Amino acid sequence: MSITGCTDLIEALSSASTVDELHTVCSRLCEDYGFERFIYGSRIPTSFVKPYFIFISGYPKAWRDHYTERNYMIVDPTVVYCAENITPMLWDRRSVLHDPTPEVQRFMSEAQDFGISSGISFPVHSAQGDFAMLSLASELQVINRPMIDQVLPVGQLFTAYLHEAVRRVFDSDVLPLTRVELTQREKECLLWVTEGKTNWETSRILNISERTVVFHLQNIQTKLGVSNRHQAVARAVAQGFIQPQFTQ
Amino acid sequence: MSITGCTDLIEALSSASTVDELHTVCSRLCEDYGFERFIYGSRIPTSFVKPYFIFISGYPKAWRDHYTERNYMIVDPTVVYCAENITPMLWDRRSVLHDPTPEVQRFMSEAQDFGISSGISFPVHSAQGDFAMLSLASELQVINRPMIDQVLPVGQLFTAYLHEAVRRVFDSDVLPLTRVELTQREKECLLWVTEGKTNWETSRILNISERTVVFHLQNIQTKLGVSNRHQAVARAVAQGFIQPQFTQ
DNA sequence: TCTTCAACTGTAAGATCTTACAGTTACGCA
DNA sequence: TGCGTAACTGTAAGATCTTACAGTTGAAGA
Repeated sequence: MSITGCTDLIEALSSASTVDELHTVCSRLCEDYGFERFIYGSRIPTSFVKPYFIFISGYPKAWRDHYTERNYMIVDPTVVYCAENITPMLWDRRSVLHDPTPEVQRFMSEAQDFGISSGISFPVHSAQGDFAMLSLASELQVINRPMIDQVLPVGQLFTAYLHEAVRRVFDSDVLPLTRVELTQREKECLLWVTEGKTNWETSRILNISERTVVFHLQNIQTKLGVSNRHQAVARAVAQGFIQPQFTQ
Repeated sequence: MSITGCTDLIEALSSASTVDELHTVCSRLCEDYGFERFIYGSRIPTSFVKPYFIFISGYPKAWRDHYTERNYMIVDPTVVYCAENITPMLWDRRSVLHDPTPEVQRFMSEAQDFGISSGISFPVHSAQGDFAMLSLASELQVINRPMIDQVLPVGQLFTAYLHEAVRRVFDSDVLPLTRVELTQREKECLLWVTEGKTNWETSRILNISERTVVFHLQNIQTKLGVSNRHQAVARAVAQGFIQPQFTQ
């Protein structure tokens, strides 16, 4: 597969409108670059305690069920790595086991029983707080280096487009929660809350009455459907409604 | 440049320990893929009102100075795009001008006067709230499609490694602010705050006294150096100290 | 054994937020 | 002219947070 071979894969992602189509494109990526299995997963910060998860699985169903049942997401070293990092992770039993927690050891061993022995995982983090990752897996005991060098750049790009496509496909269905419009003034008020200012301090900064600051923050709470200011701050920051400023 | 040609660039990033070395590697990327100029920029969420910026510029100094003086970051369409998106942006005067704000029009025109006419920009967002981007620019009026197809996958991967390297190089110097260790219990308390729970509610959930909840949240405020709970929530969420849970 | 540290607890005054009441003003658009 | 909407304002009771005081307990490591 040449470097330009990914262009049509990405176009296929952009034109996909169903999960099945996305699944097909991921399968094609696998074939093109010599992997047997893939799995895509993402976590949308609709809540901190119970976020929204999306999976597109090309893994054996039995393994997926086992994984879910045991809540392996908090053990899986690829998830742990990708949740914190921005560059791909190469993994096989040996390379992961330099940090051999018994649980991780067991996890890797069980995965291998399902034909998932080595592979590469690509993390993506979005400005809207989404965390997504794509893993490509192989039955080979040890990672095949030339294979990796081929897929490394393509996979990173592909995963970004894949997640973008997933958001597009799923947004209309299930995620109106993450599509809230805050007015300019509302964002300004919330911004100063994140800087630790009180209502009164914010009112002096924006040159409005303290009551008006409260008014805007009340509207934000209603829009976001949250019960107090702390939750509003957490949601707004996590979902990127307010971002650090660009004024130096 | 073949697809595997990026491996040594990435290795060079990983072993770099100074800004100059990083600058050199970026210049090599430019040469290898047929661009004349590059600029890397990142925004670290040390604060929402005054975040920390890092730049590695291969742009003409006169243009950089002009850009900074006019505070063009909030006008620059590549910055606006990359701050919100995860996939690369192709740009030239024509493609940007389908949305011709007078300010943007002026901006693009001025950039062209400095030999920056078209190019590609790669966004990166990290779990720690960093926003980074790398732009590769060309004097060509219109984007050269084959050139783009070559650099697209490599650029996305390169930018991730570049930002990782930048964090490594800069962390020891200037960013102890973003390296705070919260204990397990502290994170738990803060997690429930982000869910809108009061001290009393959190105390019932964690089965500890209300006073202890306050105690942990006080310690968090001290550690993060913030003045109240709202700011603590904003900082902790923005910098990824607390993340949405992985329990489904 | 001594030290350190995470985790834990109580009381109370004062600051701040939350929510309820009830409005006005300015602008764009049909 | 009427409608919708962003932005704005005042008062006040009660809930909640913040900060000050002053501690205990248990586990790990020097």
